[in-house]
Amino acid sequence: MNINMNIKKENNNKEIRVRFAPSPTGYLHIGSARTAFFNWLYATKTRGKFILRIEDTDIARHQEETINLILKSLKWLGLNWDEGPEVSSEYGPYRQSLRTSIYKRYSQELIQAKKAYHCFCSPEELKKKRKNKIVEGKPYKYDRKCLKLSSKDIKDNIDSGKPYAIRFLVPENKTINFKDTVYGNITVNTESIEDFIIIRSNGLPTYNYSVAIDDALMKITHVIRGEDHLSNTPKQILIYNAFNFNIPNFTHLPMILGQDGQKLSKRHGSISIEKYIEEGFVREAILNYLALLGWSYNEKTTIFTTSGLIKKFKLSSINKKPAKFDYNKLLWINGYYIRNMENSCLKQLLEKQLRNYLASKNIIDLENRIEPLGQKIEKIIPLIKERIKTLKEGIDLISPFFIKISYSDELATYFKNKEIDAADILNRAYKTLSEVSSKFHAKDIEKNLRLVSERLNLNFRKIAEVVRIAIWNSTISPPLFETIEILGKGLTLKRINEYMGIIS
RNA sequence: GGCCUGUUCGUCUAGUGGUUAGGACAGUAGGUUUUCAACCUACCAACAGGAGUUCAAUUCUCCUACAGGCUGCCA
Repeated sequence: MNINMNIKKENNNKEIRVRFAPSPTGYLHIGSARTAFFNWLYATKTRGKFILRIEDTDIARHQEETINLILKSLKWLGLNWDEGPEVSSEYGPYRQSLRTSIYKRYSQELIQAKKAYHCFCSPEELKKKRKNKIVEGKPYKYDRKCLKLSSKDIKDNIDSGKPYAIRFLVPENKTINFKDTVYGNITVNTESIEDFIIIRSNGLPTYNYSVAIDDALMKITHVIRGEDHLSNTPKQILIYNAFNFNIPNFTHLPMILGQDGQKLSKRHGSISIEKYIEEGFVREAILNYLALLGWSYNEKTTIFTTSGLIKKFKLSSINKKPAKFDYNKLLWINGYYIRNMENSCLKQLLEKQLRNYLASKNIIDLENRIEPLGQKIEKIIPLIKERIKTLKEGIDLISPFFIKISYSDELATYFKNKEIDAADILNRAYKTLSEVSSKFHAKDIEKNLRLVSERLNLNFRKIAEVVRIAIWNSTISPPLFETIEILGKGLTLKRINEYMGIIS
């Protein structure tokens, strides 16, 4: 016999309400960000409501500070919520720790209806029983010891102050059916579900219970969450049914795994959104990449603006296979966005990144004292826009414009065993560059430097190499002539002079 | 152990009962080039295995293998 399997059809007249429900045990990571994003996309697309709920019922693992971290990351991603912390509404509060009386009230109702019961078994006792079964190779299920207690026993126990949890009484041998948007029809027999605890002995609810109560009370119409919750769904449906709540639509998203196919964790490198912000990834690139993990539009398109995603996104085109996180592809997408970004926009981002960088390194004494940072960055952008994949890479590439250089040992001796007379080249470069008019245009700089190459009958490559190291303290730089122009005559000559001093 | 789920190039994916199985990232080679990129061209590379249904299966069914999830007074 089927338990009341009223899977709701999408109802067009009814407002769609989705939620993202993180537990504050850490920063917002890639996987949760994708879940949040898909919820947000669906809500935005359907002009529904995106609700944020904090599931902080585990006092042991809960970390208050991480709530703010999560909110901050969500805001940075632009995933603003219609209801939740900081945005109150009739369905609040949106922190489960503030809803304990609600959970308690509903659990009392269940007890009264004999759909739940007190359990006085101690965690230690249960642990022992479980262990024994596993050793025997048998499946473990709570033996319903406390279900057999008489009402007098229960009363006595409670009166004597014995701690108790509340267990849900799982109906016997019933089939639970539900349709998941991604995984299709799922059928589970209640025999494989034990009488799970809904209220802990500390009075706080457990996940499978509170999530069902809240989703129902908050009138959530579509539950979109990670695949790790697929096997929890039957338990939640049991709760819905016990109260005759409407069952929402379920969409489980395939997991995001690390490159080694294991669950994403710290050992896979940066997994928090915050880390990616630090590394200079841009909002739209991250969202674009996240969208591609478990979802696709067609065989050709990989680049989507956020507004394009809102138009094209469909729950039904989400696929089942867990996806491995590919840092390289994210990097490529980020580079793509940087290359195609408005210069003014890139300027703002780079300036912010640069200021953070300078502050973090405690650098006050800049090479560039006259020109405002922003103005200089504006000039630099065309030189680097096509050669960086992250903002951080950008800063690395252009820092010698701002920061005094001190030649590394490696570069100080770079030409020692090479057949080039670096000193001679620099001498000539110095001379010819000092002759360039005070306007110091890249074109003139190029002309004069090429002249050196001709005079010495040397490949221009060599000339460029020597000059580059002298002015940039690196074998890599933005295009040389323009770089020299922006650096300015004074600094260029000063650095060439300095480097000559070092190698001679 | 029990229950649930998944498996197309290295990675993300498209796709169909009959296709040279498509694209993107990465990789390789070449072009361009003052470095690094970007850009252009080409190349490499996949239907987990076995049975069944069928004229025909990567596509449908079953089994196996492998992987993941749940089985907590975690979420």
